Amino acid sequence: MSDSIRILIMDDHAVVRKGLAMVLRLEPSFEVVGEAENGRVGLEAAKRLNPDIVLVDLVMPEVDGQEMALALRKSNPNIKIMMLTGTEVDDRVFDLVAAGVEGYVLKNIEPGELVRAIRAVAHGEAYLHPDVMRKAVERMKPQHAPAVLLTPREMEILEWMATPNTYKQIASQLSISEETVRSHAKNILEKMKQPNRAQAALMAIKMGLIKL
Amino acid sequence: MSDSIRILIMDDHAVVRKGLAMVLRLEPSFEVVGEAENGRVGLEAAKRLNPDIVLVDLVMPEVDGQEMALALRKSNPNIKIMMLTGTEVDDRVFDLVAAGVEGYVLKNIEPGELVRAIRAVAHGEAYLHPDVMRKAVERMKPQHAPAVLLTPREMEILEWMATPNTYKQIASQLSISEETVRSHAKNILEKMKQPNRAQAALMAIKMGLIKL
DNA sequence: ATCCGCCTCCCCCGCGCGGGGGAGGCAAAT
DNA sequence: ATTTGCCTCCCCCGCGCGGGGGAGGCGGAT
Repeated sequence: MSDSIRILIMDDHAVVRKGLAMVLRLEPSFEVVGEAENGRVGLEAAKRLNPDIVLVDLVMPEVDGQEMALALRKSNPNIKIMMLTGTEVDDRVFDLVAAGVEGYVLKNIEPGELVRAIRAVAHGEAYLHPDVMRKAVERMKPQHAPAVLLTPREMEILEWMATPNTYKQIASQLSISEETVRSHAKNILEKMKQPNRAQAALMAIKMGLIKL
Repeated sequence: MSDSIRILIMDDHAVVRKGLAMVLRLEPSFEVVGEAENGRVGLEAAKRLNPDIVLVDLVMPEVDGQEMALALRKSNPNIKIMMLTGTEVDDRVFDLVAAGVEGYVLKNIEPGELVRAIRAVAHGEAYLHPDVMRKAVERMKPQHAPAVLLTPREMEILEWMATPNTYKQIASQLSISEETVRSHAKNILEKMKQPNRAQAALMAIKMGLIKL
C-alpha cells in the first residue's frame, strides 16, 4: 500500500473539479488521480483507477451521485465515498449513509476541514458535516413534548396495546379486569385522538412514547 | 461574552482530570475553570461557575455522568456537555444525545482532535466520535434484507394497512373490491407471520418497509 | 369537607377484522 | 402446453374491538 491518498473527483462543473483538485494537490499526501464530469464516466474511472476515495457531487447529469454511490458500493466496496453537495442538507443523506457512504460534506466547507474529512474517511472513519450530524441526532431523539397527558397507568396500558395481546390477555398480565383495560384504552384513544389500537401504537412510536 | 472557552472537568480519577487540564491549558483560547470528582459536586460547580462547556466522564461514583447530564440540561440548558468514556461505545450514548448531550468522545481520542471537538461543541455544533457516528448510522439504516417476499401489490396494501382506513375504504381508494383487499391482507399477515394489522404495521416499520 | 383526578369494574351494541374455505383471468416462465 | 405466481373477487363464521353509557373507592388539593 502507498502512503499517499489517491483521490478521484466527480463533478459536472469543470471549475469545481479544477478548484478542488488544486486545493487537494496542495496537500503532499494527497494525489488526485482523475476527474469525471458525471456518474457514468466516474464509475468507469473508479473501476479503472481504483482510488482510495472518490469525492463526488450529489447532483450530476446522466448518472447522479446517489446512483453512482450505490453502484460503486456494489462493485468496489473498498473505495471510500465522500459525498459533496450544496449548502443545504439534503434528506437523501440518510439514504446515502444507509447505503454505506462514509463521508458527507457541504460545499461551503473550509478547505482545511475538507482535508481533514478526506483523511478521516480514507482512514476508515465516518465523517458527516456538523449540520448533517445535528440533523441525524435530531432524528434519533424522540420528538419530545407534544403530549404527556397520559397518566402512568395509561402509559403502561399503551405499551401493552402495541403488542399482539388482546385486552383480556393484557388484563390477566396486569392482574386487573378486562373491563378496566378496555376503560383505560378508551381514555387513551380519546386523549390521543386515534381511532384504534394500531394507530395509537404508531402514534406512540412517532412521539417516542414507546420504543420500537 | 468572552473570547475564551471556559471548561469544567468532571472525572473521578485525579490523574485524568490533571491530564486533561494540562492538555487543554496548552490551548490559549481554552480556560479550565474547575474540576470535580463526581457528578454531584460537578453539578454544583457547574451552577456556580457557569462554564461554556463541561467535560464529563460517564462513569463516576455517587452521581454518574448520565444523571449529571440530565440534571444539568434541566437547570442550565445553555451549558454544553461533552461526554467522555472508555474505549467502548456505550449504548447509553443514544439516550444521552436524545437528552441533549452535544458531544461524545472516547478516551482514546488524540488531544488535537479533542481540542477540535470541544471547539466545535462550544460553537454550537454537534460532535460525535466516529465510532459512535458509525453506530448511529447503523441504527438509522433499515435492517434491510429479512424478507421482501411481498409482491408490489402487497407492499401497497401493507402501506394502507398502516393507516386508519378500513378495508372498505382502502378498497374504494384503490378502486378494487373490499374482498380483494382482505385477500391481500390475509396473505400479507400470513407471510409476515403477524396476527393482525397493528402488528404488521409495527413490523413493517421495524424492517423499514414503510416510513414512519 | 368538598372536589377532582385516577384507577377500578360493569353492561350493551354493532362492526371491523382474522381465518377458513374457493375460483377465475392473465402473463411469464418452463 | 402446462405450470406457477399474481391479482382479482366471493362466502361464512366468531370474536376482538370501539363507543356509548354508568358506578364506586381512594388520595391529594383547596
